[in-house]
Amino acid sequence: MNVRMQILDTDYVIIEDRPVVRIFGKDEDNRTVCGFVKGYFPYFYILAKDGKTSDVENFVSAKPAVMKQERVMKRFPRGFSAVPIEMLKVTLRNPQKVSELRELLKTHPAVGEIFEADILFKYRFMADHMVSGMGWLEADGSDVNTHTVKTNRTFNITKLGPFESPKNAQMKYLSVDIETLSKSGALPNPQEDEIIIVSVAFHPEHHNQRSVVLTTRGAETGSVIRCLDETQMLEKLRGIIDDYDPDIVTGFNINNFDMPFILKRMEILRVPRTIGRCNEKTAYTKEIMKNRVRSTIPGRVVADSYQLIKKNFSFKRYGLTDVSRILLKQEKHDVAHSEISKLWNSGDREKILRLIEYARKDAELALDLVTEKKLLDKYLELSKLSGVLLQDSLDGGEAGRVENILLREFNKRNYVVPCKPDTGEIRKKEKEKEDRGLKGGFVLTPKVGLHTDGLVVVLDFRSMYPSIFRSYNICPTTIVTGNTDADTTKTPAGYTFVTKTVQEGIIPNILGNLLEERVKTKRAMRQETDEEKLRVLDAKQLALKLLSNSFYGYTGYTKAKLYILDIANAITSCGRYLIQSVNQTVEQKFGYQPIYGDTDSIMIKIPETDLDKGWELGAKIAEKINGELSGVMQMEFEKIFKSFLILTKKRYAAWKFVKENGHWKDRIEMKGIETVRRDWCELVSDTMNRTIDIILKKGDTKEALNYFNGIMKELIENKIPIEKLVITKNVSKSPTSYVGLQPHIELVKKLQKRNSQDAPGVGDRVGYVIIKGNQLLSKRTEDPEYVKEKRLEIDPVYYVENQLLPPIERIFIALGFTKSELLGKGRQASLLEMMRVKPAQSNVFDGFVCASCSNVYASAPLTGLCQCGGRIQIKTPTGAAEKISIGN
DNA sequence: GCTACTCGGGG
DNA sequence: GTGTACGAGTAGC
Repeated sequence: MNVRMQILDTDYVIIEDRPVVRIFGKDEDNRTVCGFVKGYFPYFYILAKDGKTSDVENFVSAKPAVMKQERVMKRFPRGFSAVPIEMLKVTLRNPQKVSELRELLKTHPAVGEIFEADILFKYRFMADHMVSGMGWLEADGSDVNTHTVKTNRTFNITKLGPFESPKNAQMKYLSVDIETLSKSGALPNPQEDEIIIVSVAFHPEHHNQRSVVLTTRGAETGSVIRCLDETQMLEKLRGIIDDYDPDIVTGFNINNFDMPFILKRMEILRVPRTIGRCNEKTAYTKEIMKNRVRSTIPGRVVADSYQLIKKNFSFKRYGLTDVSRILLKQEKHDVAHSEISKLWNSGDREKILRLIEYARKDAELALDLVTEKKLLDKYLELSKLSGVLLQDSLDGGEAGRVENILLREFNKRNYVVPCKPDTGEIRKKEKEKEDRGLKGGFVLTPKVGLHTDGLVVVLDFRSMYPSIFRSYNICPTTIVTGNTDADTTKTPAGYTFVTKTVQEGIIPNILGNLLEERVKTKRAMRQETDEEKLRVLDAKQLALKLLSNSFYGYTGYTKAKLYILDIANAITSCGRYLIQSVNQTVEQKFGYQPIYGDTDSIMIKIPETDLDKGWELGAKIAEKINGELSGVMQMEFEKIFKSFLILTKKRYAAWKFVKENGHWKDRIEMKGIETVRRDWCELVSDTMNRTIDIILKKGDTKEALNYFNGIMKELIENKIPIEKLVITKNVSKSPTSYVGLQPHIELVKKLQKRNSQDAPGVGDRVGYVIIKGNQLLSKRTEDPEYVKEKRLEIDPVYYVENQLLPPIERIFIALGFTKSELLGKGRQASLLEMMRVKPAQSNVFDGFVCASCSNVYASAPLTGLCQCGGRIQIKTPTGAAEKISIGN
């Protein structure tokens, strides 16, 4: 019998003291399949110290877990060597015994080094059979009946190998969301708090339904299932999961909340936790480091939409409310969590229904995020390319993917791969890294300010670090540390590698393939019109780029199996050399000035204002440079800046122009200038964006200054909508346990006095504004709604000094303005006058000073107190400190 | 300017 | 499950 399937998950079980590998996946007809493979065993390699192989052999042969040992010729992975050396290959009966034997061997005096003794059994298996996570396999085998797994088909595999197919089996997604009540008032705890509602959403639909809600209260309807109690509800949940049989289980923050909560409740209520495709192995969650949980459901993939969004989008906040609004243009139902218990205990059908629909919507949103935003596409491609399972693509980092590729490619060439360093070794490597250092890219000192006289041509090295690997044949297997007769090349910084003709490096070879594949993929994209296929191709080229860029970082990562500082340093030093020689070429051959550049890019100012002519000139410069570059190094010319505002290294804004099929497209490009920050109110972002826009597009700094002064004026005249002034902060602990005065906490206390019911609690976000008054700043926080209602006045001084000024100042300073020019001294009503420091006198503001210890502050601490506990006063140039009273 | 510590999401 | 494992942002020197 012949089977083709796409691999979703793999694991192994021990049957009759022997491992059986299980491969879960879907076949070409979209049926779920599980294939079993017997007769495959774990193994690893030992390099004995000089001539002591037989000592190791004697030690190993006495171990009952050992099935077989043999002397083999393998190539050592670090440093160039022309020939393989003798190693001991040890095969064990049981994967679980490997780590034990490995640790034993580590302390044995005859053992030099151990290789490949920390590779997960499933990955050892997959590598040896050349199959990948989300890749297709083709297998011979025969059907078998078993009650151990739940898949449509089960069979014993006798032979298997990779199968090339661009298709993807259709995935079934299920998302879960639970509602709970908290007895303590803090976050619910599964030990004591029960689940009241479980909502589940499906994609595609399940029995013509998009979602169902399980509840222990309220009326049963078509898509609301009324349960007797929590136990029955969880049993039903298990039934629904089994019945729908999803490939992907998702939910919003499911890894850190819903999944562990559900599984704990199942355990307490003795509901079987076999919600995977195996009848024996249960789902479990494991805490990996503080606040990081990983969920495992055998045969399925858990994809947390919160984690995916956090990794792939840059937002100010990542709550389901904000994320759904931005990404889906959908609104979450509005139920404050303090309201949940009220609705639940109201005994009112309508109110309970509101809660039920709220829960339903949450599950649907979590699902829509994954399916509509296609969050899994990139990870699917990363799995296919690197070989790791989809689950590990989602949870794991770059190192795991790189290592999986390295294992396969090293083994292919008869090399062995080292084990991961243990904590002691990692510490040693960290120390080495600290002592010897890893220097990064070269950053050209910028010509600070606004550039509008002429165009700025921007050139980038194409895949700089991967290209350096290839151009200099840089690899752990080609680096030469001592003497050698072989042909070598020296990098500009003096690192030596054998030439490609002696032996091609493995990493350069991998990168060559990845980059070539990316070129092919991009080419295919240009011809593709089908949107679905285009999306897959785009995900693939993105994955290829991500992967090829991971190798440099990997070699400098102290926890890597192949951490080699010399290689990381060889790469960056080449990069610095190359970019600087390009700078020279530009200056010497063209007489133009590079005004800025970072690592792999340079920005050249040309005396030309016409875009088309600038484009021609840019192309000419690029051509000249590329003519002088060797190896596979190449620079790309893709964009022109019509204006360029650079504040410091790594902080700039530019009016970018790119030519897209004959037409110019423009955009503001910003690097390192944050316009959004969680502790800034919206007014700051708006003002910054507008200011930068005026500067770049009009080239008129005076107008920008006028604009800023206008905003200040509006602020003083109380004309700014209060929504734009709200600052939000988190209540991280009980308000009573804060030692100092915190503005947002003071507001919480106020709100508690007014209405203890609706006051924010621990974990809530509090939005506040600062109002005028004689009290300390932190006492002048107020609820925006209350301010509107009572028509209170906001404090303009605070907003200028603490919100607007710090970021805006940086921009104007770079343009050559002084702080007093900024504040409109000598023009209209100066801000300083508005402050009216008591007693009214012409007092120049010069910061703040502590009355006790004389510590000086640029802005007053919000607590109103110095670190030493002393009172803060206004500092004047005469040295006389006025008693603080900002904003009367 | 740097490094050390915190906190995110969820009810 | 042969698995030790985040990352931005902010406070604190």
